[in-house]
Amino acid sequence: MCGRYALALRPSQIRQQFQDYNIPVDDAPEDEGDDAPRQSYNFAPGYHGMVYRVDVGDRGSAHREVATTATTSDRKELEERSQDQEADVSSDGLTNSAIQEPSSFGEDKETSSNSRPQYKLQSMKWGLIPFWTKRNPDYAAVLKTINCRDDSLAQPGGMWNTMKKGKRCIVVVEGFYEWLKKGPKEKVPHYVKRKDGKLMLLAGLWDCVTYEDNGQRLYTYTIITTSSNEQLRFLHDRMPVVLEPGSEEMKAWLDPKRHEWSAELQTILKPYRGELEVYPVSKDVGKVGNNSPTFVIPVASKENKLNIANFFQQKGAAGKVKPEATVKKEGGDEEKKTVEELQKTTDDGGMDTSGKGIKREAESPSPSEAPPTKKAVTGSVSPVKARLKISATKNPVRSPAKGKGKGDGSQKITKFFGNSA
DNA sequence: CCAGACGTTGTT
DNA sequence: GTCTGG
DNA sequence: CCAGACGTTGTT
DNA sequence: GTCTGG
Repeated sequence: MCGRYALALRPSQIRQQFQDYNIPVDDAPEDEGDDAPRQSYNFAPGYHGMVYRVDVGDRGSAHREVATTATTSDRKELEERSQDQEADVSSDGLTNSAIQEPSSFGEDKETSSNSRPQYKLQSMKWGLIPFWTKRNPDYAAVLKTINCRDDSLAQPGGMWNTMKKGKRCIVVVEGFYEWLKKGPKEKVPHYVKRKDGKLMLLAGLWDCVTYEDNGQRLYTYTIITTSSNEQLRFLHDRMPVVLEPGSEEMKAWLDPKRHEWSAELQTILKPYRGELEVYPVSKDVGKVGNNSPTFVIPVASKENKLNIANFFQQKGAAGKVKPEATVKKEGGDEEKKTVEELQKTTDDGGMDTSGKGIKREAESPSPSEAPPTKKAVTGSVSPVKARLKISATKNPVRSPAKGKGKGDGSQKITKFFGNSA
């Protein structure tokens, strides 16, 4: 599946890639700033990553987003959906109205920028938290939503029900890691990326939650998994759903008009058919917090420390490293220390590629909120088991008559992406 | 009616 | 939020 | 996802 | 083993 990946590019670089693929980007985070995603060769759950999705814009003015072919029922549903917490955060008041600069991206040979949806890159936190969640959930609970199985979307109801209809997205990665189990103890990390070198665009879902005690919006996402393709079967039985940049499938996946789950959408969630590159990498990627461009470099076999040492020597940062220190020995302790030294040296020396990958998340939503961690308790009381749970609103509302029926809304839309199906 | 789950992977 | 179980 | 911690009493 | 942190 997908529990760790690489995303070292800056937002502006990602945006450029999208434009190279002829994929429109109407908005994106700044390279520096609070809403910038983390850049890391060792990107882990809980980090803020890069998500691409339709930008619904503010509520109430949904009309302007409706394509000319839209029916009145489409219009109605658009407005219904717009109450789902989806006000634009990126708008500091200026946004709305006329800011649609159609200039920046690819060929806007058409003046169609008024009739197509707006798309944006956005920083969100990995590990989906549904909008109805009341309090900051348990860490373990969040871990269980870093992925979403394709077959669980095929079933009606469930946790994903609202998101699969209206909050589909693309998760942008350069490649992902998978640990091959060679024994009960030994795991060898492998890196998986596209052979053609393009960004890997993963099918995902997103949501936005506001906890009771804190008015902040928190955007989160999950990555959809499916069966592995033939190429990855030796590694693992699951893999993320990889979409072709600019393809009709990608367009359909993001299409806001498709506001019901359908066989077509389900069909998109299939094992990747294209060519991948798969190879073992440094075991150091296993330790979260380590971050090095060497993590995406192939490693000869089990002895990967040597490659790392070579890399650092290239950078001129590891002059003091003795060659023999990198040789694998029985004393695991000693060699670990050596690697730490290596990496520490690099951090100080400033490796341009890692850049702000060292940046830490500023997670505290508000200074007033107590940390969710366990508190020290006096006396002989056993450790607190204050399990923070996701609790739903228990709300005495009668179930509204479901606005059911109606067509699939599979209207034809004006073209945006370069077609490459 | 209310209370509680709602999720994934991997290992057994 | 929606659905299930009691 | 993996790696790493997992504890107490008493004194300052 | 279970839980936390990244």
